[in-house]
Amino acid sequence: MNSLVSDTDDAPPADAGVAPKALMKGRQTRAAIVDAALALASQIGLEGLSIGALAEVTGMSKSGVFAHFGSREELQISVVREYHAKFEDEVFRPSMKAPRGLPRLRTLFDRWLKRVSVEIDSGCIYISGAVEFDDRPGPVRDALVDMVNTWQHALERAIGAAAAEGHLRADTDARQLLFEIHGLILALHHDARFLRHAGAEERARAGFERVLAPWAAPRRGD
Amino acid sequence: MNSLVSDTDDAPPADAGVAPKALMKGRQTRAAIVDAALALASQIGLEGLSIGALAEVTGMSKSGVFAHFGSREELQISVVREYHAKFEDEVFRPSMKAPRGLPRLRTLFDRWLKRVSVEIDSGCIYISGAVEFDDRPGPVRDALVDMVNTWQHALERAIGAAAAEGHLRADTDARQLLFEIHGLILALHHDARFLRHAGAEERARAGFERVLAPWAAPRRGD
DNA sequence: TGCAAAATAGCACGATCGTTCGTTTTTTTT
DNA sequence: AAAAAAAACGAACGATCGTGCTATTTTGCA
Repeated sequence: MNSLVSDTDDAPPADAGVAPKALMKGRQTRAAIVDAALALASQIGLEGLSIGALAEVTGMSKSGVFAHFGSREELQISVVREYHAKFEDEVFRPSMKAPRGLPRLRTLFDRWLKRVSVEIDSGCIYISGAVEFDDRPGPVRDALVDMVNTWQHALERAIGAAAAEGHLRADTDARQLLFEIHGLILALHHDARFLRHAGAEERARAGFERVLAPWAAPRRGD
Repeated sequence: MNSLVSDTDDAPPADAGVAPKALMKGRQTRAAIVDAALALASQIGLEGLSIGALAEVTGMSKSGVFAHFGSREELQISVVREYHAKFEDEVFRPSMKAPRGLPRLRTLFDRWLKRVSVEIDSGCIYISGAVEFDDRPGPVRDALVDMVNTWQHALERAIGAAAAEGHLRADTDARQLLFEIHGLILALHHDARFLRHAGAEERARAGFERVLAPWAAPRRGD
């Protein structure tokens, strides 16, 4: 259970008990490789990742790259983990500074939306990975499912909090609302990245208000 | 402009002026190959299609398979066209028998939904293709965009018709409603195929009613 | 039944894939 | 500065990829 709140340990076996005095060279080149791999996977997908291409990009030898992971699968999983960490840093964690309840939910959606549409260079691994691995069992799929679930649970909690705060109806169906919000993000990803429609971002925002409306807390004073 | 109403000609150069008396053997084996390719691509994606695997499945030689298409790209495009034809037959065309307006729109959504979720063996090429080719220019992407656009335009017309019939508000924003409906289908695809959540289909149906509600025609008698 | 054409097979090519292994270089520790 | 450990390299492997050739088989028509 990777909690989206405790930091992920992105490291090889590494008994981790003894922290090496200075961080070893290996770690930082490994990080550089994962960075390049994430950029590459964002464009051509996790399945499109090739160690050869990665070696060329990083200026290393194939075997040099390979040695850091031991298998292609482990490389893919490392990329998924790296994306998860970035997602945490850029979407989840900053949103926690917004006031609990609806404002925080709005912030989460807003940052999520920007991650999917604006940052063209870094297409969402969660979305592309879900399609690539929906019929491909294995550890990579498992890692993906795990992290998507973590993210969805975080959102569900945020929705529940908005209801608890009285910003949404008390009987709000959090999973249903989450389903519809998720749909907006997916439609945005589709229209912006694939169809290259302008204005998809605005449609997603408008949709957000619309799917929120049925659950709006009954007006009491205003 | 492949109109989703005129039949698509899925054939090689074939001057087509002279129709062969009996349909040549080539066509039907070609059709068999495309069928197998569609099934294969539905599981591992259009990029995962390999001529070797296809040869094994059909019991032919690699070159025998290859000769029917001349290139892998042409094979992929043929698969996209085949899916388009099937989609027409199973989703679009039967829905045209429903009464024009909201009933027809409901039928379209219902059949679309079933195509995406129920028929597990045949995952939606439009959805997986969109993700695979969003950053991969070329003829395959062009064909995909073309056919997704065709389908979306058909849906947009159906929404417009529902408004014209007075089933929806006259000022219905068809593209916005389409965006939200599309999102429901994508969320369904994600939850049912990737996360393997039960009840996703029901969530999509509930969502459909919800996104429709804001555009419901103002009650006049009831 | 024979002939032309179409369909399929067989084989080989260059490229790239993930992976293994032994060597060499670089880094860290003593 | 020497010794030990970690990191990176280079070459090769078997497999598979798409594709091009030339036979061989199968088909459709006279």
